[in-house]
Amino acid sequence: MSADSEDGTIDPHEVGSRGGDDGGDGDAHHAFWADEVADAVEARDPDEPIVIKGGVSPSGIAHIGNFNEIIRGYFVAAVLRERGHEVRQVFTSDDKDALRKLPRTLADTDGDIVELGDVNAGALGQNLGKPYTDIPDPFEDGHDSYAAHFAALLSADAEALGIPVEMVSNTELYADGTFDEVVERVLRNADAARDTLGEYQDKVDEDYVPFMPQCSECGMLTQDVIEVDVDAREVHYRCSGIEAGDRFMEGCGHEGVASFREGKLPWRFEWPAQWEVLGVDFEPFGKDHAEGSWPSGVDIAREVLGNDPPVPMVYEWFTLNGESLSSSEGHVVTVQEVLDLIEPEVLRYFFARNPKKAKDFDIERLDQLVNEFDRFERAYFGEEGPDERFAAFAERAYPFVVDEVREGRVRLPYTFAAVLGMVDDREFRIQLARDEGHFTEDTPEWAIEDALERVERARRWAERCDNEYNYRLQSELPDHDFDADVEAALEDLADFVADGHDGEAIQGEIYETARRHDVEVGDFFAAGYRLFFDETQGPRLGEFLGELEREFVVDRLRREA
RNA sequence: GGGCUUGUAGCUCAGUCAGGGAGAGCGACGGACUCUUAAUCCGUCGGUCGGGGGUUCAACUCCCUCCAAGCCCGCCA
Repeated sequence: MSADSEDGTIDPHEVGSRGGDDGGDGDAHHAFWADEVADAVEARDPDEPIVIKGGVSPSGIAHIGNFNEIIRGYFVAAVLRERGHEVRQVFTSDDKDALRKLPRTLADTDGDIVELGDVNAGALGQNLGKPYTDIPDPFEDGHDSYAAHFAALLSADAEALGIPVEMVSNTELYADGTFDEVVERVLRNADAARDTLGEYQDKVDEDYVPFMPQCSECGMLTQDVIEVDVDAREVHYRCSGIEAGDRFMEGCGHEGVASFREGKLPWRFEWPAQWEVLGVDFEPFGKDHAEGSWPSGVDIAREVLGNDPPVPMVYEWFTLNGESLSSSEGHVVTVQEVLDLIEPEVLRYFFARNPKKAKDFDIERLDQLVNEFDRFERAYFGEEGPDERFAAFAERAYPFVVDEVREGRVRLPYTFAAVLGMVDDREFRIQLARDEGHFTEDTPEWAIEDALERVERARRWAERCDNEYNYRLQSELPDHDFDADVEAALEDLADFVADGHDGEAIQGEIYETARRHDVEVGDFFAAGYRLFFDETQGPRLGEFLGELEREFVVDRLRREA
């Protein structure tokens, strides 16, 4: 069926579901959901440049979930550009919204998550009810406001992922007069505004005014409007306070007059107003907006503003380590943190998959995600098996996932990279990768450099998860307590290593030596892991020792250093 | 209570739009490599496609219903 229903309303659940409109090009079989969306956008015959928008309120943490808003739009923008369109991707920071409750966690300038108690929470608490752009940056790191701090983080994230996006401050759109005309139209059509929104919100009655002035004395937003003079573009108000969740924040009682630039539209009107002033053609949004905000926005755009809403797309939320993301509970991870663990293209791949399916982003099993990306890359280069659908998806989506399609890249398997991370020695890493056949004589230097970056990330992953790859070669001799026969066997093994043998030979000799001395093989390995890692288990020992400096290995086996 | 979305192997996911073979990777198990020790290779096991009903020659796929989770249905965004 078509995504357009009889009254012309587009079902946001349909767009991007591969069941959508085929755009009349006769090829409804798209391998990549962004092509489906692009079809729907082209079907509107939009003016150039095509505008794609996303946006969030800058509360709490700029986390990986917020990034849906940017990266889903990015894929559609990239597809449209490839089809020859000029595209602007904008992101609105809805920063004229009022701070309504204190977040429990924040992200500092480096993207690291900190507790509210680690910043000046008291100073922040005094700003409840004020727009984010009027609240000082709690980190005092040079940003103009709390909102600017937040926006800078998202902007840095977009840059880190190579996504060109124009950050737009909602407050700016009011301040520079961009919204003036549309605010005037909303207030002139206040009856229609009330009727339309009243179908969605019970609170809207005949006294409802679709504008929230900001108090010139205390800076709080208020909904207590006394009178509106549309011609003069003035709103008379009383600063009587504002509801915030289950609480009510008292205003200062001041009575004054606000211009259309000194206040804001309620969100339900503001969203359609943004569509109009920015000329938005496509906007993805989370499932939370699908049932309330979107249908009311469609009606407001048509009935109040007299405009068509953009092409919508609902994306399913993903979970983090199996549970919903939650800023208030601190169950979040930032893009910066994730990029410490995986390459940007792997994260982009995560978002390139079906937006309609609930996914899990599992930090503990990032190796699986990376493996899947590696398969995706091989599939693009025709090096994978006969899975035609996966191959078709890879062929279409891969160029949008990587910065540059480049042959000859080397991807070390993620867990192998974690093994290499056990030793902090570049030459060791390269040599071991060579021995395993990942690098050859023909591997160019740039490919080796790129591949080694994954080692650093896998190392941080092993440390963060403290998993079975979190071993570290011990520079000092660990405490140990071996039986006499184990010690004798270690002496033998030391002699063997001293004679000069490669890793494979050492691996075999470990077994032989254990047997000669009537030592359980398992016990002997355990002794080796104790000496080198201060653990009972570890990586494949012989090959590993074969790459270390021979003298060091011999001394350590003899427990001399 | 009503609406929307999601539910496929132990885990992560393809496949559902357009009905016909239940799949991949990882894990587990087994084996190979002069070698039980996480990086190589081969193989095996593993699913009543959330449950039930219906339509059909044929249903993971379409329809109905029930279950579970998330979101929306107050305000706000």
